[in-house]
Amino acid sequence: MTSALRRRPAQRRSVERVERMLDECARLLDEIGYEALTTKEVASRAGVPIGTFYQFFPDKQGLVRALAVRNLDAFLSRVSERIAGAHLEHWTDLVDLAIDEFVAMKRTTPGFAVVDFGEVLARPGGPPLEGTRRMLDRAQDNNVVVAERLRVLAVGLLDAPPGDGFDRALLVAVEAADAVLKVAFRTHPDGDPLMIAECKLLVRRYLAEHLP
Amino acid sequence: MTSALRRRPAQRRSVERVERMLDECARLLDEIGYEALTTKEVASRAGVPIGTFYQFFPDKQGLVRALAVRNLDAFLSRVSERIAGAHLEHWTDLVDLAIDEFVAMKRTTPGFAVVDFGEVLARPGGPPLEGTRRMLDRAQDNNVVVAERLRVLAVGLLDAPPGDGFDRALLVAVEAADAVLKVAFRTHPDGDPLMIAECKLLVRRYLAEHLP
DNA sequence: CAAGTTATGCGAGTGCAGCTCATGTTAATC
DNA sequence: GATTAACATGAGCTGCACTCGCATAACTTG
Repeated sequence: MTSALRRRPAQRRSVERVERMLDECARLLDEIGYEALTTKEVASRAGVPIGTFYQFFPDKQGLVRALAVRNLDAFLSRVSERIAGAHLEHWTDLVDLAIDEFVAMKRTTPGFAVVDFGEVLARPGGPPLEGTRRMLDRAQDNNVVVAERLRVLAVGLLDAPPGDGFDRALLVAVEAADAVLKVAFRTHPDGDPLMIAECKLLVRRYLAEHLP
Repeated sequence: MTSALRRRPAQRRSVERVERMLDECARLLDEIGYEALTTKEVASRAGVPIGTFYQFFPDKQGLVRALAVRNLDAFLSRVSERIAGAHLEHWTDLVDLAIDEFVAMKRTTPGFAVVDFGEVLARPGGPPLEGTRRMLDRAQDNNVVVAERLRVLAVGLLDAPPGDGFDRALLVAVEAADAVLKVAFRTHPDGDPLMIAECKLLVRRYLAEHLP
């Protein structure tokens, strides 16, 4: 995975600065959205001069991409924790678990509602966005990466038939779930419960074709 | 529906100009994508001064929104024609028909691969886009409008139980299908046939819960 | 048809955001 | 302490979306 950073922060202060910039980026995304977010504002809020901003981030996208990477790592480690904690009766429990964690982060993690894993969410009525499909990995679409890492996570737990068919099915499920959850959160700030339920139903019904 | 146009072209020349601008917009979208598209370039290619461009379109978004509206109208009238021509045995035939027409337009209609009904497609590796969720109707998400108009089209043909439940199901189906088809066309220029097949399966499996 | 009135056409210019780069400053090495 | 390398900085450059005041054309009226 190509790093989203131009230069890796070596000293303590630099590491803190990069973290602060990501935090401020997340807050600003919640406040004003991606389009209105300016690199100058992120830098100034983090107490970092604009020139230094560009020492670490190649451009505005790189900033958001770095945030997306942080979000995906946080999501996967939270899902892992949940899996360790709960005991899964059926593969459908895993689907519910992942969707529930995603919903939880949408509600609580700053900036997650806007960027999650890189698909920058458009502001209703706002101007258009581009190039957010390959935030996590410049060589592959976001959800391909997400699906792959979920597959690795799940492969030991459920006796899925390995192969292209299942990989494709997982990708389809991730894409579809992502789309429906976006609607759920556009309609309702905490995510329309009916839509979240439909999302789970959609994924279960579909994956039932590929899993026992 | 709020018009995407600032001023409705009255005279013949103006109508032609607006059409030309939309055509050039579509071509440029295919060539360089939304982000790189400049209003100056659209205007100059259409042989229209930039000031006149802004007489008709409120902004860059308005231009693309107008194209999205044109696309949706074209899509729906083509679907209507197909329905009139074919005879539908089962509601699943209607699903296939709509998806097939969508795929056909993705392949042939200029600009459709990028904007379809307003969800501007990101260029892989390109910069982000925002605010394309409400292109068709400023008050509602694109796919709500698409779902609604598809519902009107379908309601006479299949004995669907009218009500919020079915409306929501249709919206979920449209969102999910849209997302999966986007993947299909990102992977493969003409749309990965396996993905298109999976899309049909996804929608059928899900809607089977709500239809006989 | 001429004068007046409204609508439309026009492009140089403005503001602003992303991003750069020459110069100043600190740390590392000898 | 001197030399060199790495890092920090913000004024300024570039390029795009969009405006605004004047020019031109099209209607209306006496």
